[in-house]
Amino acid sequence: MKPLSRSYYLRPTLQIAQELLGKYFIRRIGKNLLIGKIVEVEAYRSNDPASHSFRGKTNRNSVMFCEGGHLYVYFTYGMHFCVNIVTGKEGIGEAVLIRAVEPLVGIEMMKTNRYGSNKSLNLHSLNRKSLINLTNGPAKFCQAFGIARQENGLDLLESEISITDGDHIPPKLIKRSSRIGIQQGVEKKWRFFIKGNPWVSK
DNA sequence: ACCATGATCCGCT
DNA sequence: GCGGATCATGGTT
Repeated sequence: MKPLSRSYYLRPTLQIAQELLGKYFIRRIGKNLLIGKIVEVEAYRSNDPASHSFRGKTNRNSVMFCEGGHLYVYFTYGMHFCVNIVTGKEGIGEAVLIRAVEPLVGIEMMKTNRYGSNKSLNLHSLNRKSLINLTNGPAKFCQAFGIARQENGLDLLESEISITDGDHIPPKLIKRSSRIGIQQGVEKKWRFFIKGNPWVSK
């Protein structure tokens, strides 16, 4: 499968956010492969008080102002990373936060990344609850896919991380709501998710 | 002081 | 099993 093209990421952010649902987020680590189906996202736009880009470019958010198709990874709450797909032309400062994926390939490595290599713990994590807990939140997804500071600024068109076409999601299954965990911009319904998918965060 | 979170604890069905 | 409160932990403004 070929990575989505540059022009894909240069379209309106709200449109990209919805269309990313069902796409495959792919990471190669050596000869290992991790694949997750995107099931929940949020759009963050310029002139959007909830967006990291709202107060202009800083050292932390500078990648958000790159050309669309790059990864913006940020550190939050003293211990977590979250990852966004930068959208739009260079200098705009918009992005789509990946909030949850459904794990498809590389589940053993995701378990190790989330729960460690302790064998008894991994056996315990075979149950359904632990499978869902792998990637049903933005920081959980990052941990499962080993995404941290090093991945900030990676280009989805020429790095070990890419996004490809995936499953077609019937429009009836795409729902929207307010974004999670913000204080400003609550009135904007810019969270999009696949209705009924077990990996959508609560 | 705040923060685009997650894990755990506690009281209740 | 649940839902709500609390805490862990450090970078940013």
